[in-house]
Amino acid sequence: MIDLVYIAILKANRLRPTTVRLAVLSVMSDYEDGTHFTIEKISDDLINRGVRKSIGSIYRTLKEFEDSGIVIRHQFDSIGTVYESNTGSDHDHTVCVVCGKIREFYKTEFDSLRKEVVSESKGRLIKHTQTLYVVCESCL
Amino acid sequence: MIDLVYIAILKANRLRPTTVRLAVLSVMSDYEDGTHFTIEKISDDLINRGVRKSIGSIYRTLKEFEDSGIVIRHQFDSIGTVYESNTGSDHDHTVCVVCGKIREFYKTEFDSLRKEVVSESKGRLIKHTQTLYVVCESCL
DNA sequence: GATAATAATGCAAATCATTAGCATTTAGAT
DNA sequence: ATCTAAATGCTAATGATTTGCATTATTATC
Repeated sequence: MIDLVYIAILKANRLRPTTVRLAVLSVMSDYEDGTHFTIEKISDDLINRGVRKSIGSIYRTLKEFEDSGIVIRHQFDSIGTVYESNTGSDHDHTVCVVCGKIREFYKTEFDSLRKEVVSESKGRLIKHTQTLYVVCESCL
Repeated sequence: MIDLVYIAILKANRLRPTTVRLAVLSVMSDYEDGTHFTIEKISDDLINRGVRKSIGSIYRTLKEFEDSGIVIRHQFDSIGTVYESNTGSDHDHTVCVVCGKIREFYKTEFDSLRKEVVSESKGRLIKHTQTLYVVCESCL
Protein backbone atom coordinates (compact mmCIF):
# COMPACT_ATOMS: atom_id res chain seq x y z
CA MET A 1 0.00 0.00 0.00
CA ILE A 2 1.09 3.50 -0.95
CA ASP A 3 0.31 4.68 2.54
CA LEU A 4 3.67 3.35 3.67
CA VAL A 5 5.36 6.44 2.29
CA TYR A 6 3.00 8.73 4.15
CA ILE A 7 3.36 6.71 7.31
CA ALA A 8 7.11 7.07 7.05
CA ILE A 9 6.83 10.82 6.56
CA LEU A 10 4.62 11.14 9.61
CA LYS A 11 6.79 8.89 11.77
CA ALA A 12 9.85 10.88 10.77
CA ASN A 13 8.06 13.87 12.26
CA ARG A 14 6.82 12.07 15.35
CA LEU A 15 3.22 12.33 14.18
CA ARG A 16 0.95 9.31 14.51
CA PRO A 17 -0.29 8.05 11.16
CA THR A 18 -3.95 8.83 11.61
CA THR A 19 -6.71 8.91 9.06
CA VAL A 20 -6.83 12.70 8.86
CA ARG A 21 -3.10 13.09 8.39
CA LEU A 22 -2.86 10.28 5.85
CA ALA A 23 -5.82 11.63 3.93
CA VAL A 24 -4.34 15.12 3.81
CA LEU A 25 -0.97 13.80 2.65
CA SER A 26 -2.77 11.78 0.03
CA VAL A 27 -4.68 14.68 -1.52
CA MET A 28 -1.53 16.79 -1.34
CA SER A 29 0.38 14.15 -3.27
CA ASP A 30 -2.05 14.56 -6.16
CA TYR A 31 -1.07 18.19 -6.59
CA GLU A 32 1.62 19.08 -9.11
CA ASP A 33 4.92 20.25 -7.69
CA GLY A 34 4.78 23.89 -6.77
CA THR A 35 1.02 23.92 -6.35
CA HIS A 36 -0.32 26.33 -3.78
CA PHE A 37 -3.45 25.20 -2.02
CA THR A 38 -5.84 26.43 0.62
CA ILE A 39 -7.38 24.65 3.59
CA GLU A 40 -10.67 24.81 1.75
CA LYS A 41 -9.22 23.07 -1.29
CA ILE A 42 -7.91 20.27 0.89
CA SER A 43 -11.33 19.95 2.46
CA ASP A 44 -13.11 19.95 -0.91
CA ASP A 45 -10.73 17.39 -2.33
CA LEU A 46 -11.29 15.16 0.66
CA ILE A 47 -15.04 15.43 0.21
CA ASN A 48 -14.66 14.62 -3.49
CA ARG A 49 -12.92 11.44 -2.46
CA GLY A 50 -15.78 10.60 -0.16
CA VAL A 51 -13.63 11.30 2.87
CA ARG A 52 -15.31 13.68 5.27
CA LYS A 53 -13.00 15.21 7.83
CA SER A 54 -13.82 18.13 10.07
CA ILE A 55 -12.44 21.45 8.99
CA GLY A 56 -11.01 21.93 12.46
CA SER A 57 -8.92 18.80 12.14
CA ILE A 58 -7.66 19.93 8.77
CA TYR A 59 -6.57 23.22 10.27
CA ARG A 60 -4.85 21.34 13.08
CA THR A 61 -3.20 18.99 10.63
CA LEU A 62 -1.86 21.72 8.42
CA LYS A 63 -0.49 23.54 11.43
CA GLU A 64 1.29 20.37 12.54
CA PHE A 65 2.63 19.91 9.03
CA GLU A 66 3.84 23.47 9.04
CA ASP A 67 5.57 23.03 12.40
CA SER A 68 7.17 19.85 11.11
CA GLY A 69 8.31 21.50 7.92
CA ILE A 70 6.16 19.24 5.75
CA VAL A 71 4.41 22.26 4.29
CA ILE A 72 5.11 25.98 4.09
CA ARG A 73 2.42 28.54 4.75
CA HIS A 74 2.20 31.84 2.89
CA GLN A 75 0.01 34.89 3.21
CA PHE A 76 -0.49 36.80 0.00
CA ASP A 77 -2.27 40.11 -0.36
CA SER A 78 -5.83 39.72 -1.61
CA ILE A 79 -5.37 35.94 -1.80
CA GLY A 80 -4.94 35.04 1.84
CA THR A 81 -3.40 31.94 3.31
CA VAL A 82 -2.05 29.23 1.03
CA TYR A 83 0.21 26.26 1.61
CA GLU A 84 2.69 24.37 -0.51
CA SER A 85 4.59 21.13 0.08
CA ASN A 86 8.03 21.87 1.37
CA THR A 87 10.39 20.44 -1.22
CA GLY A 88 13.32 22.19 0.36
CA SER A 89 13.76 24.39 -2.67
CA ASP A 90 14.52 28.00 -1.91
CA HIS A 91 12.31 30.28 -3.94
CA ASP A 92 10.12 33.34 -3.86
CA HIS A 93 6.81 33.99 -5.57
CA THR A 94 5.08 36.06 -8.16
CA VAL A 95 1.34 36.54 -7.82
CA CYS A 96 -0.69 37.73 -10.77
CA VAL A 97 -3.02 40.44 -9.52
CA VAL A 98 -5.46 39.62 -12.32
CA CYS A 99 -5.80 35.84 -12.35
CA GLY A 100 -4.30 35.10 -8.96
CA LYS A 101 -1.88 32.55 -10.35
CA ILE A 102 1.09 31.96 -8.06
CA ARG A 103 4.45 31.13 -9.60
CA GLU A 104 7.88 30.54 -8.16
CA PHE A 105 11.19 32.08 -9.06
CA TYR A 106 14.73 31.85 -7.84
CA LYS A 107 17.86 33.93 -8.30
CA THR A 108 20.97 33.34 -6.22
CA GLU A 109 21.82 37.02 -6.27
CA PHE A 110 18.88 37.80 -4.02
CA ASP A 111 20.38 35.65 -1.32
CA SER A 112 23.73 37.39 -1.37
CA LEU A 113 22.02 40.76 -1.21
CA ARG A 114 19.90 39.66 1.72
CA LYS A 115 22.98 38.41 3.52
CA GLU A 116 24.60 41.78 2.95
CA VAL A 117 21.64 43.60 4.41
CA VAL A 118 21.58 41.42 7.49
CA SER A 119 25.32 41.51 8.08
CA GLU A 120 25.37 45.28 7.69
CA SER A 121 22.86 45.50 10.50
CA LYS A 122 24.78 42.88 12.50
CA GLY A 123 21.72 40.64 12.83
CA ARG A 124 21.04 37.01 12.03
CA LEU A 125 18.70 36.03 9.20
CA ILE A 126 16.01 33.56 10.22
CA LYS A 127 13.85 33.51 7.11
CA HIS A 128 12.54 35.83 4.46
CA THR A 129 9.57 36.38 2.22
CA GLN A 130 9.52 38.11 -1.14
CA THR A 131 6.54 38.38 -3.40
CA LEU A 132 6.26 40.19 -6.70
CA TYR A 133 2.72 41.21 -7.57
CA VAL A 134 2.52 41.25 -11.34
CA VAL A 135 0.22 41.08 -14.30
CA CYS A 136 1.34 37.83 -15.85
CA GLU A 137 2.01 37.28 -19.54
CA SER A 138 -1.32 35.61 -20.24
CA CYS A 139 -3.26 38.37 -18.49
CA LEU A 140 -1.51 41.19 -20.37
CA MET B 1 -3.98 76.52 12.20
CA ILE B 2 -1.89 73.44 11.52
CA ASP B 3 -4.97 71.63 10.24
CA LEU B 4 -4.62 73.46 6.94
CA VAL B 5 -1.92 70.99 5.90
CA TYR B 6 -4.12 68.04 6.73
CA ILE B 7 -7.09 69.61 5.01
CA ALA B 8 -4.97 70.07 1.92
CA ILE B 9 -3.85 66.45 2.01
CA LEU B 10 -7.42 65.27 2.30
CA LYS B 11 -8.71 67.58 -0.41
CA ALA B 12 -5.96 66.42 -2.72
CA ASN B 13 -7.40 62.96 -2.28
CA ARG B 14 -11.04 64.02 -2.58
CA LEU B 15 -11.71 63.20 1.06
CA ARG B 16 -13.77 65.60 3.16
CA PRO B 17 -11.80 67.04 6.06
CA THR B 18 -13.75 65.49 8.86
CA THR B 19 -12.88 65.20 12.52
CA VAL B 20 -11.91 61.53 12.32
CA ARG B 21 -9.65 61.98 9.32
CA LEU B 22 -8.02 65.11 10.70
CA ALA B 23 -7.50 63.47 14.08
CA VAL B 24 -5.90 60.39 12.51
CA LEU B 25 -3.60 62.53 10.37
CA SER B 26 -2.69 64.49 13.44
CA VAL B 27 -1.65 61.51 15.58
CA MET B 28 0.20 60.07 12.59
CA SER B 29 2.16 63.28 12.23
CA ASP B 30 3.52 62.80 15.73
CA TYR B 31 5.16 59.55 14.75
CA GLU B 32 8.79 59.55 13.69
CA ASP B 33 9.45 58.91 10.03
CA GLY B 34 9.42 55.21 9.31
CA THR B 35 7.25 54.36 12.28
CA HIS B 36 4.96 51.40 11.84
CA PHE B 37 1.71 51.61 13.72
CA THR B 38 -1.42 49.57 14.26
CA ILE B 39 -5.06 50.56 14.23
CA GLU B 40 -5.06 50.01 17.96
CA LYS B 41 -2.18 52.42 18.47
CA ILE B 42 -4.01 55.09 16.52
CA SER B 43 -7.07 54.47 18.66
CA ASP B 44 -5.06 54.60 21.90
CA ASP B 45 -3.29 57.76 20.87
CA LEU B 46 -6.59 59.39 20.03
CA ILE B 47 -7.95 58.43 23.43
CA ASN B 48 -4.82 59.84 25.09
CA ARG B 49 -5.56 63.12 23.41
CA GLY B 50 -9.07 63.04 24.75
CA VAL B 51 -10.44 62.36 21.29
CA ARG B 52 -12.76 59.39 21.26
CA LYS B 53 -13.48 57.98 17.82
CA SER B 54 -15.12 54.66 17.07
CA ILE B 55 -12.80 51.86 16.10
CA GLY B 56 -14.95 51.22 13.05
CA SER B 57 -14.36 54.73 11.77
CA ILE B 58 -10.65 54.37 12.30
CA TYR B 59 -10.67 51.18 10.24
CA ARG B 60 -12.62 52.97 7.54
CA THR B 61 -10.28 55.94 7.62
CA LEU B 62 -7.13 53.85 7.34
CA LYS B 63 -8.63 51.97 4.43
CA GLU B 64 -9.42 55.24 2.68
CA PHE B 65 -5.90 56.46 3.40
CA GLU B 66 -4.51 53.25 1.99
CA ASP B 67 -6.63 53.56 -1.16
CA SER B 68 -5.48 57.16 -1.53
CA GLY B 69 -1.85 56.24 -1.03
CA ILE B 70 -1.55 58.29 2.15
CA VAL B 71 -0.49 55.20 4.08
CA ILE B 72 0.87 51.78 3.20
CA ARG B 73 -0.44 48.65 4.88
CA HIS B 74 1.77 45.67 5.67
CA GLN B 75 1.09 42.21 7.01
CA PHE B 76 3.98 40.68 8.87
CA ASP B 77 4.12 37.13 10.21
CA SER B 78 3.38 36.95 13.93
CA ILE B 79 2.95 40.72 14.06
CA GLY B 80 -0.11 41.24 11.93
CA THR B 81 -1.30 44.37 10.21
CA VAL B 82 0.69 47.57 10.52
CA TYR B 83 0.63 50.84 8.62
CA GLU B 84 3.21 53.47 7.80
CA SER B 85 2.91 56.90 6.22
CA ASN B 86 3.67 56.72 2.55
CA THR B 87 6.68 58.96 2.05
CA GLY B 88 7.19 57.62 -1.43
CA SER B 89 10.46 56.03 -0.44
CA ASP B 90 11.03 52.57 -1.85
CA HIS B 91 12.16 50.19 0.83
CA ASP B 92 11.70 46.76 2.31
CA HIS B 93 11.65 45.64 5.92
CA THR B 94 13.43 43.60 8.49
CA VAL B 95 11.41 42.30 11.42
CA CYS B 96 13.16 41.08 14.54
CA VAL B 97 11.54 37.81 15.54
CA VAL B 98 12.55 38.45 19.16
CA CYS B 99 11.59 42.05 19.90
CA GLY B 100 9.30 42.66 16.95
CA LYS B 101 11.13 45.81 15.92
CA ILE B 102 10.51 46.73 12.29
CA ARG B 103 13.29 48.43 10.36
CA GLU B 104 13.61 49.55 6.76
CA PHE B 105 16.33 48.85 4.25
CA TYR B 106 17.00 49.67 0.65
CA LYS B 107 19.37 48.36 -1.98
CA THR B 108 19.05 49.34 -5.62
CA GLU B 109 20.29 45.95 -6.74
CA PHE B 110 17.12 44.29 -5.53
CA ASP B 111 15.12 46.38 -7.96
CA SER B 112 17.18 45.40 -10.96
CA LEU B 113 16.91 41.75 -10.00
CA ARG B 114 13.15 42.02 -9.61
CA LYS B 115 12.89 43.69 -13.00
CA GLU B 116 14.89 40.83 -14.48
CA VAL B 117 12.56 38.26 -12.96
CA VAL B 118 9.48 40.00 -14.25
CA SER B 119 10.83 40.65 -17.72
CA GLU B 120 11.98 37.05 -18.04
CA SER B 121 8.40 35.97 -17.41
CA LYS B 122 7.10 38.69 -19.75
CA GLY B 123 4.88 40.17 -17.08
CA ARG B 124 4.44 43.64 -15.62
CA LEU B 125 5.48 44.41 -12.05
CA ILE B 126 2.78 46.12 -10.01
CA LYS B 127 4.32 46.07 -6.55
CA HIS B 128 6.41 43.86 -4.35
CA THR B 129 6.97 42.96 -0.73
CA GLN B 130 10.14 41.66 0.82
CA THR B 131 10.64 41.05 4.51
CA LEU B 132 13.68 39.66 6.26
CA TYR B 133 12.88 38.02 9.59
CA VAL B 134 15.98 38.40 11.72
CA VAL B 135 17.30 38.45 15.21
CA CYS B 136 18.47 42.02 15.45
CA GLU B 137 21.81 43.15 16.86
CA SER B 138 20.42 44.16 20.24
CA CYS B 139 18.56 40.87 20.65
CA LEU B 140 21.58 38.72 19.83
C1' DG C 1 -26.37 82.44 6.19
C1' DA C 2 -30.36 78.94 5.51
C1' DT C 3 -31.28 74.72 3.28
C1' DA C 4 -31.10 70.60 0.52
C1' DA C 5 -28.28 66.79 -0.95
C1' DT C 6 -24.55 63.80 0.06
C1' DA C 7 -21.17 61.78 2.75
C1' DA C 8 -19.35 60.45 7.33
C1' DT C 9 -19.94 58.62 11.90
C1' DG C 10 -21.15 55.69 15.88
C1' DC C 11 -22.91 51.75 17.35
C1' DA C 12 -24.07 47.13 17.29
C1' DA C 13 -24.55 43.15 14.82
C1' DA C 14 -22.49 40.32 11.23
C1' DT C 15 -18.66 38.03 8.95
C1' DC C 16 -14.62 35.34 8.14
C1' DA C 17 -10.89 32.72 9.24
C1' DT C 18 -9.02 30.37 12.76
C1' DT C 19 -8.64 28.36 17.45
C1' DA C 20 -10.03 26.07 21.70
C1' DG C 21 -12.77 23.08 25.00
C1' DC C 22 -14.38 18.88 25.81
C1' DA C 23 -16.43 14.40 25.37
C1' DT C 24 -15.55 10.47 22.41
C1' DT C 25 -12.63 7.60 19.60
C1' DT C 26 -8.29 5.77 18.04
C1' DA C 27 -3.33 4.50 18.07
C1' DG C 28 0.62 2.65 20.52
C1' DA C 29 2.74 0.36 24.29
C1' DT C 30 2.36 -3.23 27.77
C1' DA D 1 -6.77 -7.40 25.53
C1' DT D 2 -5.94 -3.44 28.13
C1' DC D 3 -4.26 0.88 29.45
C1' DT D 4 -2.56 5.58 28.41
C1' DA D 5 -1.86 9.31 25.60
C1' DA D 6 -3.01 11.48 21.56
C1' DA D 7 -6.34 12.62 17.86
C1' DT D 8 -10.91 13.75 16.29
C1' DG D 9 -15.46 15.89 15.73
C1' DC D 10 -18.36 19.00 17.25
C1' DT D 11 -19.65 23.38 18.79
C1' DA D 12 -18.67 27.48 20.90
C1' DA D 13 -15.27 31.12 21.26
C1' DT D 14 -12.07 34.34 19.43
C1' DG D 15 -10.02 38.30 17.08
C1' DA D 16 -9.82 41.18 13.45
C1' DT D 17 -12.36 43.51 10.32
C1' DT D 18 -16.65 44.90 7.86
C1' DT D 19 -21.36 46.25 7.35
C1' DG D 20 -26.23 48.17 8.04
C1' DC D 21 -28.55 51.75 9.46
C1' DA D 22 -30.17 55.66 12.01
C1' DT D 23 -28.01 60.03 13.25
C1' DT D 24 -24.93 63.87 12.42
C1' DA D 25 -21.78 66.64 9.89
C1' DT D 26 -20.12 68.75 5.28
C1' DT D 27 -20.64 70.72 1.03
C1' DA D 28 -23.16 72.80 -2.63
C1' DT D 29 -27.07 75.77 -3.74
C1' DC D 30 -29.99 79.51 -3.23
